Amino acid sequence: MIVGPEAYRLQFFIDNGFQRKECKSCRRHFWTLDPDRELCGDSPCVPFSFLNDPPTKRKFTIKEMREEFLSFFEKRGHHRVRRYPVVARWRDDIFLTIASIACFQPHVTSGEVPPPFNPLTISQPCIRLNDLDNVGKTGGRHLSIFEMMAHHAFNSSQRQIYWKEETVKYHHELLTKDLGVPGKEVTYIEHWWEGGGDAGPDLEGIVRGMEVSTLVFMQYSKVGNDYKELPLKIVDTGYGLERFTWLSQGTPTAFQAVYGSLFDKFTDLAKVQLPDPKVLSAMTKYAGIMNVVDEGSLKAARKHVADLLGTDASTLERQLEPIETITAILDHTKTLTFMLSDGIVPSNVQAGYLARLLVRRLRRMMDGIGMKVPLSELLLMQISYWKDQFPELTDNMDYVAKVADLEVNRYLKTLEQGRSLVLRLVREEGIAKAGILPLEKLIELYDSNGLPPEIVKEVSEPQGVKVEIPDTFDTIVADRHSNANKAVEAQPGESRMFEGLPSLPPTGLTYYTMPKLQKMVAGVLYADGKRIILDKTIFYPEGGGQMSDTGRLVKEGAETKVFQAQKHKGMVIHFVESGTKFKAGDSVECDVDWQRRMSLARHHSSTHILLGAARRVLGGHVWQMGAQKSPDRSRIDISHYEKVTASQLREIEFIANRVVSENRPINTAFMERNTAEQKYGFGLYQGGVIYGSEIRIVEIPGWDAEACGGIHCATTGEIGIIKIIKSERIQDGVERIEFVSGEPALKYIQNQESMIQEVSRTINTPVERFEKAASKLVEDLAASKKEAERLRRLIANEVSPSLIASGEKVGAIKLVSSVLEGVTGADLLPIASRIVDLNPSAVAILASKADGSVVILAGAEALKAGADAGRLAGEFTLLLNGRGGGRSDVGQGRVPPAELEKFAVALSKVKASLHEKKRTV
RNA sequence: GGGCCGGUAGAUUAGCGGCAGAUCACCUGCCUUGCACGCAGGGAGUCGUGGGUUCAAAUCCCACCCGGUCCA
Repeated sequence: MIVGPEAYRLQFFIDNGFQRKECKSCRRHFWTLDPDRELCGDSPCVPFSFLNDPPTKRKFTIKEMREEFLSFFEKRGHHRVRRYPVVARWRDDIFLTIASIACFQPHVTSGEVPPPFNPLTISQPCIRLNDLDNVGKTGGRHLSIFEMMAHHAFNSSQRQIYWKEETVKYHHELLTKDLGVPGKEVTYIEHWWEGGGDAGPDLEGIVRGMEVSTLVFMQYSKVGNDYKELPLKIVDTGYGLERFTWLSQGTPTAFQAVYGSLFDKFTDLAKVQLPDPKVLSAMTKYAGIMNVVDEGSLKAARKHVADLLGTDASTLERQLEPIETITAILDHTKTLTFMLSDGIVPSNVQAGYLARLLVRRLRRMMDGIGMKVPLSELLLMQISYWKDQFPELTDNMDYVAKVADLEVNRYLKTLEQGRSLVLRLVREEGIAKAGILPLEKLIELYDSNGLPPEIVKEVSEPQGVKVEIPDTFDTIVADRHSNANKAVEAQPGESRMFEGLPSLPPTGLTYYTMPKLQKMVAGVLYADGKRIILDKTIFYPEGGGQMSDTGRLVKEGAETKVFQAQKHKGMVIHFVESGTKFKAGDSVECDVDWQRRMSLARHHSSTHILLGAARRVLGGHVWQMGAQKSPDRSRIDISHYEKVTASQLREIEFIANRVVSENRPINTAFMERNTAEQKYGFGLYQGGVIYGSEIRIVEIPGWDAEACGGIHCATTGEIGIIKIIKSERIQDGVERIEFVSGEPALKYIQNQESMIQEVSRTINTPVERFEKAASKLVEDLAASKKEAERLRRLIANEVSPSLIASGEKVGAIKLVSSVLEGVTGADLLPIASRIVDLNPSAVAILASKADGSVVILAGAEALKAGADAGRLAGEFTLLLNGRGGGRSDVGQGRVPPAELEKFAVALSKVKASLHEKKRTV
């Protein structure tokens, strides 16, 4: 903290008779109208005291409360802004919108972009998933989704809106005049706020034990331990809609107030017995006192309440658990509904992973209280409950329901597989004998198979294998990963490319103003032999997934190749062949490789068209997750919950090409950011985060509009053709579509055609009969294999008896040997096998004259007599300049076929060693 | 973005350098006459794909494809 008490000494407090006091319990300073007040009024210093006794003039529903708030500030000069998505796609540092101010970070709060309205008021749904365990256990103090009502004012040196005085005045007026809370009941605690790199003093508004609002005065940015003044001083307020509503209703938990009729529907559906409201209120009240919410303090609170009610802790717990679970389900399903509606696709990465965790958590809780309905049903109930306040929820209703059940099924499948894995594991000899599952396995099951240790325990203990779950399990898993991460080294930055460049005025971007200009004369501002900066350029620098232009710079006969252009601090840097003699002041002609440029433009425009097509075919949850455009092939990554089928792909390709043939215009224009957002919505930000107050909009009317800095065709017809060549799932929930446009597309099709013709020639079949011919080929091959196998057995049966007859006795062993003609290695094994089957005391040594392969088998009796086929194979093949080996019953090897002349010689030597062995064994 | 695990008969899977096996399901027969019955026999396989190492690869190495999972 870098401010003193004066930061909070507002004229408003002094004029209205507030006193500054220090809380007897927590030592924090606060302002109050009540001269007798000794405590700050916040929990845990005082318990909730609004339950069954709301301090407001009347009860408000959540809808009424929101409207009350927004219109209050509207009447006081604030512009009402519609809510932002809960998925923070405009930011690269967080996945979810966690506060109303997050909507305006970083571009507005940094001063780069003016706010859409100033001042403004908003009620922003926010999602925070870091305290999931506490939801339901604290009566509603913790919610994973809540609405942050706010009024924001952005003060700059040019424009002062309002600051601390007005903020607190509004707050107090809202609470006392509008909602009717007695002034003495409201306290303001002095506090210091830091978050997201920003900081400032704040006042916390407290009523009857509950913090209902936080009034932050953002004015510093924190770099390390230093605070710097921000260019903007921002009023960042947060009023908890749910808490205000709860306060006005005084229900035993916040959930009755927030969910109204839905609360009853859920409890009915789960057949949850509601505890006595008095018990519930008592528990909520003391849950409010808990300073830190963890298992220990929860237990203590339960004990305390149990004593108060004259019962014991475990009875109380049994009473409370169902309601705690069902309220958590109520909360989580709303969160999931909003996340999915805003287009999150469950996945193993990023925001999608958060959705997946929620689904699994929900499923576990539903199992816990025996709720048998599909998850989708609960989500649809949420949608119908909220749709009059958030009509947009119905837009993606089908997607929400479908993907929720799909995700549940995936989870069940994972669990099922995990169960059988554990069962197999506990039957393993070592583990079964030890009677305990090694920690290593437990970690592996979780890390690789997603099996929570509790489930492993549940499955394996009935099998007589104990499982000990260390308290530090999570830490152990985390440590494993942190070790693995250390190996990754930071890549050296590419800033060397721009080393030593002067600071020059921004380059004129003629490629935007005159996109069809192929040649142009420009002035050299800087040149150093490998880099050239011009006053204006038609070379498009790499950006937005589009590769840079290439071409030439020409001066009076001298010329140099431009192999890359990059944008850096507003300047376009042309990277040229080294050793060029261009110098500042020169006039040069830019000559862009036009074929390449057009191909890039075609591919880029195709990307937009394909995205529009994918959204139409697959649904509104489809977002661009990445893209790359090169002159001869491009790709776009889109979010989708399952593998895109071949027929969907064809459909996408088909309607994309219809847009091409309709020859629609492709309009590009710079627009003021807020105007663009209002007109097109957040679908603009397909390509990711874009900075600046002015953004360039590329619009294909009636089809697609995106914020995009790339070079495009003038009309869709210029693309010619779009051909999808491949799709692959690069991650769970992300599908990559590769495609080609224009000339490369034609080349691709021609290539495919010639391949087909080639195959047609090879298998001597016209293309129309490919399908049948191919399956017949495969079938025939299988049949031939079987036939060969059958014949081998037949031959083996035929030749074995005579081979055995020709064998000679060596001690207890019958040595059967032969060099066979007209058979290969694969044929030898069945013959040898047959021999030892017929005569268990036989050792068969067979060789093929055709390929020099040698097979040696020892029968069961021969083995007992000490024969070792593998060793024999080694010795025997070595004698014939080959190699081989094997186990005692089977030996194989290969020798040069010519060496088989000496088969008999080698055999006699081996025979000797058979004798020796027999003696030594 | 980083890590880990897996892909073998229709299903579940064993084997982890040396003759591809088991269980369920399937087919045939017998026994029983029917509700996960018993017995005998049988069909079933591109060991994910492509390279490499090796006398020899389902098995080892490399690349790719497909699926699962954990972390940020």
